[in-house]
Amino acid sequence: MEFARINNVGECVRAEAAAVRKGPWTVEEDILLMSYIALNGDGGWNNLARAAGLNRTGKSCRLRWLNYLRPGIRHGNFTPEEHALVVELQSRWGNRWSKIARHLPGRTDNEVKNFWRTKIQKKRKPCSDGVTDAIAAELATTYSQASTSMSQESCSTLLHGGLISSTHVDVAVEPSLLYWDHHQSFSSVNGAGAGPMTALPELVAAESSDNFSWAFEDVWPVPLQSLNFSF
DNA sequence: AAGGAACGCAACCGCAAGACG
DNA sequence: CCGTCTTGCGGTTGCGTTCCT
Repeated sequence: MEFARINNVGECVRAEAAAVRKGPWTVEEDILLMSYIALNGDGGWNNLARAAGLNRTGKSCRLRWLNYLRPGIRHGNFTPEEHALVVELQSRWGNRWSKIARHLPGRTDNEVKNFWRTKIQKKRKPCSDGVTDAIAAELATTYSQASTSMSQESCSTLLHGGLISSTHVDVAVEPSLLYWDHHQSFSSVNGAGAGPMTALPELVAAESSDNFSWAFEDVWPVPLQSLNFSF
């Protein structure tokens, strides 16, 4: 992709309409946004939208970048480990999606939120004492099929601690939580496959610093120079 | 095969908090 | 302080796809 062509696309987009575009992003818009950010970095989204030649709001550009185009974003099915972690952290923190997403490298708050609503929430229903709800059963099945470093017994403990209660929501959770090892997860982002889960004392430390984050280099899967772009 | 229902997900909206002049 | 702008978050919507009858 020649940068000159990108500029032409930008001109086309600019000329297209005075009104700010809404709705699904086109490939050309994605390329414009990615190219601009690769050269200039992100932030200052309103200016960025104008400077990149995108007829979009800064807000829209930010969302598109963070939820879809950003390097290291993982799409596709959630692993059993991620499934368990979402269930666990949601039961602990409630709908703090961005906070939960920070503990699932490569996943966005939007994706976690959608996953919860479509795969988990709708399957949960108020249950009487001692009755396993549908999601607990499903998760147990999922774990029985997965090769993880955790035991089935641990999984069962997690399920019962996090999902089964007389009130069905906001229950106390099993203290020996499962948690991603940050560094192993990062390596999986870079192509080494899903990292194992670990039973963590470290969760306490991780939880106490919600703002743990990773460097750009950690999640950018390929060096920029190796991309088939010529700027 | 057709069409209605259910599902999944990208994107939008509104609000709150923080930054800045 | 106060007003404005930007950013980030959670809730919601719209629409394409898949499933079911």
